[in-house]
Amino acid sequence: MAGTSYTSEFPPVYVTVDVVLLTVRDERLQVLMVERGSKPWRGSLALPGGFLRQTEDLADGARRELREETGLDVEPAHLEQLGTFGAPDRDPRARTVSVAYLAVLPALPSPVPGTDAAGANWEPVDAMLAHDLAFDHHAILAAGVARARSKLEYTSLATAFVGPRFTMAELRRVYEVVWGHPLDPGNFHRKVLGSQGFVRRTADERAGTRGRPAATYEPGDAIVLNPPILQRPPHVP
Amino acid sequence: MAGTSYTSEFPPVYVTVDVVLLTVRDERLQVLMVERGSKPWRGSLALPGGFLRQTEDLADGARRELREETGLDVEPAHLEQLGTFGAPDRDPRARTVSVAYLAVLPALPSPVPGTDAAGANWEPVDAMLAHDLAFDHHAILAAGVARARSKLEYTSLATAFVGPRFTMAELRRVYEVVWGHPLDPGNFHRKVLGSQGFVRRTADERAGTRGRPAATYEPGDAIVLNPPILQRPPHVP
DNA sequence: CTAATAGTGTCTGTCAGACAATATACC
DNA sequence: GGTATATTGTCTGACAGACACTATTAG
Repeated sequence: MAGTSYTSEFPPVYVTVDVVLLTVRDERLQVLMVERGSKPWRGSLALPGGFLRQTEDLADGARRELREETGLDVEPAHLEQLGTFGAPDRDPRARTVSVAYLAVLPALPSPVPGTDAAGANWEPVDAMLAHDLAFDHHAILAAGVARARSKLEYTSLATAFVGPRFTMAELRRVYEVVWGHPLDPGNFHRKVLGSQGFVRRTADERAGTRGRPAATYEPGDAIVLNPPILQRPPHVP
Repeated sequence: MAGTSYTSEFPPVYVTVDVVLLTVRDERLQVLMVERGSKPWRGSLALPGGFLRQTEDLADGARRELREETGLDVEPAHLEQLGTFGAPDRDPRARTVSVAYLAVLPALPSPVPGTDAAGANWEPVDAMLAHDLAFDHHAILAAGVARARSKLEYTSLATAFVGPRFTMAELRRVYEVVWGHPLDPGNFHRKVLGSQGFVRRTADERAGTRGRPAATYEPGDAIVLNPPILQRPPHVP
């Protein structure tokens, strides 16, 4: 950005925004996918996304695309930039650079997105990663899942997967599903409470289907966890 | 990216690439800055960068700008994407989106970059962060420094700051300078050797100016450190 | 009561930092 | 020898996982 002038020697590039929207549904990590209706990769599954508008911020573009393409009008509980993908041949039609965002939502009880507009649907992440996706969306999705896995360790991202009130078991299930292995309920409980500002206890309890009723919690003020909830190799003595 | 067509309703956006090139010189973390010669922010310091070419990959653009603007023709020891900055008003001339990269080099003995072309110079990071910079380069630099600080913990990034052969003290000084506080030499030594594949011992030794000669090491195969070299609050018993 | 889930307590191994001790160079 | 730096060793506290134990509900 130092001393270069704007001339036609720099042909413009199309900037798009794509969103990896993750949630935990049915004990599985799922991602919102849309089916492409037009030419390249017609019929393939793709991440929701589209062209950046001239005067909108990148994150606003991500939120707008999510709204437009999925009929989903909830603000994601978490939205962060994931990375920018700009291989010269990633779109056969023109040079495009895609700014990818990672978004997280709790599993919504009623409105399954995509019932209205385009064919947007929740799909299991594992299946999508074993699948051919449009453009370089396989790499973008893989980056999103990797980011979510590692951010569970050292940030309070997990609370974005659950509702405003949650039990320890619900929070633990987020970790188990995203990491793909079970956690010790007792140790998890102790670690979460020991992590400064991660969760705050509420007054109510919630009777599950069976067993002792669980205390409920709400997200605390912490964004970075201290100490972190580390994903460790199991202890082999 | 699902089902939208390319029309003029999507005005093009200029895509630039900016680079935060860090090194450790004179016991300080320094960053390569160029002085702007043209209109907006003329005379201000800016990160090296420029327009993305039509057919080049993003990382290639970062390497090219580094070469062109600094007369530096060494391949950076480390280059990774930092993030994309695209606030609608970040450049008063036109809508630009900048893909920022973080690059790391060892302190080069002889060729001070910028002696030839533009006025490129190493500047202490602390001074730059207390300084007004062109565009949103203050935020980009801050992101780069934060990324470097945290990546020292869990990746082998530190080896990119030192030469192909280094002593434990040299490696330790990288951590001390980037983190801004001293480390215990003995504990550091033990932790680095205990981190699988971080460094590999070489046959030679190196006699410093004073004291017992130090063993030299070269970078190992590990990219992610296991266990990590954690930056911890000091122990208060 | 039994089963199931929530939550607490305890044991033990690992590993961090603090710091002492030893090794080996230059002066 | 004296000093400076490198390297190794030791002690102790924090904390993780493993797992036993208690608490409280539904059926």
